Amino acid sequence: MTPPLSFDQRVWRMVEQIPPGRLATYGQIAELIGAWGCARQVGWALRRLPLPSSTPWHRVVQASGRIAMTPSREGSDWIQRQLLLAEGIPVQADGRLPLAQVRWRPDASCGTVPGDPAS
DNA sequence: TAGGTGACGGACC
DNA sequence: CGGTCCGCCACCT
Repeated sequence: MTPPLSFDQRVWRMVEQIPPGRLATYGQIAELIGAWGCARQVGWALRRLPLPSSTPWHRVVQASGRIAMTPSREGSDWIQRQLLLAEGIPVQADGRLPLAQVRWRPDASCGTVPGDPAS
């Protein structure tokens, strides 16, 4: 039997599914692992992620389309900004992201679709 | 043990 | 579009 995954592990596993150049929100991740309304807990799970990490934690942003900027992150927010820029995701001076254009859709993983706005 | 805090989000103004 | 408030719930005094 497979041992039950902890909340943190479920979050990290889901985040690893986000393809390069795409973004997901904290609330979206929470919903995908069956923890509707627990967006804050997703934030804590990513906070506990040891850095550097192969998990693309930088692809998780706020539903408002911004990078969560707070002194308590001690710079990881600025690292996130740089990693996103390196992936080709434009980050405006005010921190705004084109979330609507690069939003990750878990169900869109069945190959390329003609007319896909992300292609 | 109780109360404040926060890598959120949505409602309201 | 931005500022505030409140519900949410694990963490940390």
